Amino acid sequence: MSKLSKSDQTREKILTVGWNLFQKKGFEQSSMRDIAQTAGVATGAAYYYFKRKEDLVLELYKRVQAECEKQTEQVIAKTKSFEKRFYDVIQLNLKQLSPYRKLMLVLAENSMNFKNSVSPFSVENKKIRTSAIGNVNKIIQGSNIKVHSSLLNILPTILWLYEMAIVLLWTYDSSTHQKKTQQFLKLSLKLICILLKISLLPIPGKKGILQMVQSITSMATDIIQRSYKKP
Amino acid sequence: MSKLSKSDQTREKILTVGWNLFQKKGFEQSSMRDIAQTAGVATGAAYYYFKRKEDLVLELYKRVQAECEKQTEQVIAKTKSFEKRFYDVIQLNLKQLSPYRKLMLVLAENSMNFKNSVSPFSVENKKIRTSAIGNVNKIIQGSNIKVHSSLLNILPTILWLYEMAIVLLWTYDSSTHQKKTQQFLKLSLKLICILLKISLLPIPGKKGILQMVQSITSMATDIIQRSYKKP
DNA sequence: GTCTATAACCGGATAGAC
DNA sequence: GTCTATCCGGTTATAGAC
Repeated sequence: MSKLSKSDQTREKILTVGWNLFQKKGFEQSSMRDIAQTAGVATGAAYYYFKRKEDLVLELYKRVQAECEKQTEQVIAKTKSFEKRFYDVIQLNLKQLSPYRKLMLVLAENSMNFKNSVSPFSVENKKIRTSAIGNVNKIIQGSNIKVHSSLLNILPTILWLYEMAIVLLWTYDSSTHQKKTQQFLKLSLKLICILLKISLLPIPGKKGILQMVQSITSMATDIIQRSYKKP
Repeated sequence: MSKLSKSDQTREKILTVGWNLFQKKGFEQSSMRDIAQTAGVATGAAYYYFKRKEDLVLELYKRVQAECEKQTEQVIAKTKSFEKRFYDVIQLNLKQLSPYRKLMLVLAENSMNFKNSVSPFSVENKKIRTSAIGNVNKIIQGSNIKVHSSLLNILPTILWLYEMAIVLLWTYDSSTHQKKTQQFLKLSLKLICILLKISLLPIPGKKGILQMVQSITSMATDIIQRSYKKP
């Protein structure tokens, strides 16, 4: 059962060959002609399945993210501690991506180019993004987290942005097993949780800080939402 | 006096024509053939002066930054307040860049691609970077700033990274006169100054936070230093 | 309609003649 | 220093095969 159709077989062949070449020679250095030829099809065929070279990478990212979200359920079931949940989910994400860390550089390098479909913040990735933010929301729901009311709405977005920052940092991190990112993750996540707790206490200047957090979050979502295709 | 040589005239011609076209039609949409033809030279001639299309943008960025640093002296002379000094220097930077904000998008979009010469973090920009960090150091020297000793060495780098973040945010900011960035700048700079003051006080968890700041700064400089050319 | 193959287009970049 | 001719690779158009 679940034999792949000939079409799907070709598609998969192109994908795996592409990923392989990208990993081996780098993204820019692998031409579509190369990929098609190695996969035993014509250039046109490769373009029939994937409109742009970048879509080969995008497909990989999509699959990994889908797999990640499936496994989130189990992480949530284990504990009510928000810090533990979020930490485990981020680790899950990194683990799933780890075989392709070098390839993820393509996403990272183009991350700030929202017009480029391969950026995690592009329109093409909107679905993944919405889903990922929903995922963070699931982590929050039913956890022990308590925050200032003004943060409630934007919290999933903020935390997702933080998660993305960690993933991008990890992508560039050349220390063995990315231990520097691991260290930073532990320290920074703890700090975030402390700050969220503090957000409930009366503190001088609290208003200004909350205002700042809101303004930067709104700018970030603005910019991302505005992300448009190449003209 | 100071008549430009014929060679320099051609160079300048290509530059201005390029900048014009970029502003009018966008960077990707303006081909080198276009630029060369409009400037009245052959494609090869344009490439004789600028190895890559991106170098046309880079040259603009270099010139603006050089002009900025010249004017820093005057800002420093006006006050000893670190907050005021740094604020004014950032404003100076934004003002100088403002005629080319759209063009600066090319830098911003490629900022995370350190292999791309147009990224503010590329090897090609190392000189500008070192100089800019030195500039921040000048602002610190003789100001009223006081910070925890463990931050002293890395402070110029941290603050320069913050400055870059503001410039990049500003580049994307489509609110009128980039007032959203302006608002965020005021709030965040004030917060930074407060945090620097606090860094001198005994506070629970201070060690962890300082450690975190150091670890992320060292990662950032690592990654940037490692920035290499396209293979 | 689903897929494949070939040729062509476009633009960044280079080589080498003058 | 300037030009022409050329390469190279992403992408598209097109013509057909199944």
